[in-house]
Amino acid sequence: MAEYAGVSRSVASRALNNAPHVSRAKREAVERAVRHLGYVPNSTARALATRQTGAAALVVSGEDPSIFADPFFAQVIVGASGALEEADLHLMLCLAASDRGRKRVGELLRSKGADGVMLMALREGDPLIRMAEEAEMPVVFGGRPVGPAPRWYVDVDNVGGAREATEYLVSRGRTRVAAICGRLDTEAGRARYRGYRDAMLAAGLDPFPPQEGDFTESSGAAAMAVLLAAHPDLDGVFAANDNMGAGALRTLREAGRPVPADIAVVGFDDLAVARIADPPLTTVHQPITAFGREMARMLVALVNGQDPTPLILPTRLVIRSSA
Amino acid sequence: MAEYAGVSRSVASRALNNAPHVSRAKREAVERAVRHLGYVPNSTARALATRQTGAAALVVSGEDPSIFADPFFAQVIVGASGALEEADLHLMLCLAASDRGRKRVGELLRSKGADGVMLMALREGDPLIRMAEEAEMPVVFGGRPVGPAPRWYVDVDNVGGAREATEYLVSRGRTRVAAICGRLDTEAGRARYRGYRDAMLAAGLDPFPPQEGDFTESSGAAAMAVLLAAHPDLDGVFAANDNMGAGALRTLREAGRPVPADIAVVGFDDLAVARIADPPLTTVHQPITAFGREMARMLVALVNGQDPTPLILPTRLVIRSSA
DNA sequence: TCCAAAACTGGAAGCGCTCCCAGTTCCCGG
DNA sequence: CCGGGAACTGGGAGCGCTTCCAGTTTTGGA
Repeated sequence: MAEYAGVSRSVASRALNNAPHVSRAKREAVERAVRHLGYVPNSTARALATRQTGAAALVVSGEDPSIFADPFFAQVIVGASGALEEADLHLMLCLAASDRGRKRVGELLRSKGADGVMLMALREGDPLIRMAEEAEMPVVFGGRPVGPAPRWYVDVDNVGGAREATEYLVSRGRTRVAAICGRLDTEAGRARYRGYRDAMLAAGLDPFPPQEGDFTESSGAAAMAVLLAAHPDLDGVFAANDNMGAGALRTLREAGRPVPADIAVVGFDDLAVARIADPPLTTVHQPITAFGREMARMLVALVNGQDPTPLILPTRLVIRSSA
Repeated sequence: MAEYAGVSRSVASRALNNAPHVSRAKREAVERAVRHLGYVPNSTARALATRQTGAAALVVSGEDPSIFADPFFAQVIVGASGALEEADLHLMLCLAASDRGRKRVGELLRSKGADGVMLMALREGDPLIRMAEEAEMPVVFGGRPVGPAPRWYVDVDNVGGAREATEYLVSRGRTRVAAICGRLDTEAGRARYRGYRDAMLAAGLDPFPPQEGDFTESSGAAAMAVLLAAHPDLDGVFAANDNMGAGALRTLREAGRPVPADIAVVGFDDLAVARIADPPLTTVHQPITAFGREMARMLVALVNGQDPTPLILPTRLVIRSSA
């Protein structure tokens, strides 16, 4: 390429990266050569020389890859992908479900296979947490893990959202409100239960003990069945996400308990399923795409040597007909 | 590292890649050094030397990134990710929505930024099709594009599935069956309409002209409204995917037309929405995770210098209560 | 016309790894 | 005890790009 343009490789390199110290003439010669030869610099070689891979990884943890089927992640990815595109970084996606998968993430971190990493869906004691700490690479957490908050993260106001949902239920006259909560080994699961609990206490009502699900529709249905059997006089349910809310709705329908007349239900997430559910689910909206976008932006800032501050995104109650 | 172990870099390299020509003693020395130093080879340097990046890209085309929010892709990714993990390849995800995005994919292809590429959701005349042809890199198509079939692809038996769905409707005594079809600038959209048409013709019934949607729930609802206005006597609808089927269901519910008593509906995909819909949607199941897996496996074969044959995955009718 | 400063140029040294190949060591049968 | 082949070893040349730096050319003011 350089020889075709009649310049040295140095000049060619500078011209390609439009760096200074290249005369207009040579710059054009290089440009012409590039066009003529269809030359595209080899990204690996460039990565080796610059010590930058030009890629950021998004890792989704979980003991089962199917966790990723939750449409939540798709939206996060849309946001993250957009922000990375702006910074001209590629997105590597790691579904760290198996031990093998986690090991590969560890190697990615240590072999400098990416310029930075976004970590999501960590459970308590997840080995990725330590790996992240040891990594010599920017790491931003999507959602705080259980335990001490990491240096950089983006999260959603889970406590506030859950509180608002519960307050709404209470404000509509519901007094026997149970909580179908998410996995309690995740911070989101715990925080949403806390929000529920706070609101109940503040209203002078007795919070129910956590009825744990795992964020899936079927677990929500099962949890609802348990609650119904134990407390036939329930008049409200706060589900820690929409999938479980939809499951609860299904159980209630099968049990012949009209919603919201008999029992009101509110979910969390505001995914498509909330709109499609029957009746449409009142739910706590969280800005999922923005979540992904901010996570990526924070990572980009870190990669560029800045020191961004953690971010907590607001939620907002969306009222439909289930409550 | 090599010097710590007291061997040459050649020997260290061979030991790390457990290649032959390394004595047991040195192999152990290297192993010890690795453990002691926590050494992990730099993946970029390795990539440069071996001319293999260790990554495969999955690109999802579309004019709008929100197409990716379709849970279909999440399942594809789960499958592909698993298969790539087996081959020890990383997954790069490219949402080629904007021109910028497409340009980046082009550069990825030409700069050897990946060992191979999987292409999905191509529309007629999509610039990525030509880019793929020109790429000096293995490319497998997920779903054939409109036009001549590419050399390597994985697809689903769209025609057969649509035919089966329509035949089922007909077999239940429905005679005025319309089709809400997907975008006709995609091969899946066309093929599913063809399958519907074939079945109608074979049954001696008049196929309806295509009522085009864009695979979204709202487009399905809109299409259903149009159909209902034009043909109040409809007694069956084949929707080219579940999202549109769910939309149709919504319109029918709002119009007070009982399903399936009055009008039967069948969808295509068998996503979660089909199960959650009210009534649950009879639909054509396609093995989406397998789709992703096979696509990735085909790519891996290609990367390894083999010459796999295109694959068409079977579909299967899942009968629920909407038809 | 002359000179210093500014602008440009290209040789060469990496980046961290793989792999060819010539040289060395080891092991055996003869 | 020797020769030959198998097994091992490490020097060195890349992989394709960036970047430092010493050297060369331009520029413009005196």
